[in-house]
Amino acid sequence: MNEAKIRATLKSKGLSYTRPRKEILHLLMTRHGPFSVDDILKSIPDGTCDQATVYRCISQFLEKSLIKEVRLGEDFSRYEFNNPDHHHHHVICKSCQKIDSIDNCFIAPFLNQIKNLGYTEIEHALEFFAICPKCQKA
Amino acid sequence: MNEAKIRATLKSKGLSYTRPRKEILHLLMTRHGPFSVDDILKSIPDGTCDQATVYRCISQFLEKSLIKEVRLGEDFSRYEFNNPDHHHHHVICKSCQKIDSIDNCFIAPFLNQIKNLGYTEIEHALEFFAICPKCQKA
DNA sequence: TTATTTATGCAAATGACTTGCAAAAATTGG
DNA sequence: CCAATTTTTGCAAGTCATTTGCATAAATAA
Ligand SMILES: [Mn+2]
Ligand SMILES: [Mn+2]
Ligand SMILES: [Zn+2]
Ligand SMILES: [Zn+2]
Repeated sequence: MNEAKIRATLKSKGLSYTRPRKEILHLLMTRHGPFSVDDILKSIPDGTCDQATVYRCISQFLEKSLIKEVRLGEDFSRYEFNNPDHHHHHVICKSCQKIDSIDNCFIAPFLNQIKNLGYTEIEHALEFFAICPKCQKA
Repeated sequence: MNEAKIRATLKSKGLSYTRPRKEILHLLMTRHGPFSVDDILKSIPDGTCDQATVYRCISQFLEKSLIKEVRLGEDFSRYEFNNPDHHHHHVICKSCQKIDSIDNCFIAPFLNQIKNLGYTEIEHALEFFAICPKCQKA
């Protein structure tokens, strides 16, 4: 992921190119999330970014739909890059907290039902909680 | 919902019958949720129950699986009575926050996929966010 | 470059939720 | 029922993720 790509992504959303935005978006565009604010802070060199700035960048990225919020039953939020071509869900291990992706979404039957109730602009949040193979042996 | 039923429910989980537990469980067993801690506090006469007590009762009810936690993208949790014969999900209106129930669950195809990955004890959280018919007109 | 707008860092505030502790209520064993 | 013991409650203070005010720094416009 080069600087030009990140710069272009920010520009396409009308956001100026600043060091914190570059660092945060770089993490989210190059590594597999979802990441907590703490993950993000620790990933930035020299700790040279304030947590207030991270929260403010996240809000802006969410408003612009650059990222999605993911809640996994923890007492904090996680965030991941929003790739419209890669709608997916997550399983988190109830024992070791390892997160896996579920790439197929079989939500259509629900959508039909909800559309029939007259709802529009339907979005969904779906997460799974289970015991992973490694934790079953231990 | 009579006192005897509530008393029996608490007893079946090894919980003693106290005024706060009675009041909170009564609300959860008789009215359609999910309820926030604030909803619960306001529903109790005379405001005669401390929020710390409500949180402690909720923790115990969750441990005993008497209730389920529901997260609807708000900055607080909601809770509803756990009726194993009535597994269901919710739609919350993104505009007026009205909550509707979705009584059919079509989650099986996901479960197959997750089982194939070696996971066991699989649980799921699924919520929908949409615009309700009333808000579409307004 | 200089002026103007926008973003950042720091510290303090917010708000949901938790915890310590003494008093009140519930349970236990006569 | 009572007196002793255990559990629960109310209140106040604490915790922790997230937000906000404000002065400075960085980015953009002229
Ligand atoms: Mn993901
Ligand atoms: Mn419900
Ligand atoms: Zn989906
Ligand atoms: Zn379901």
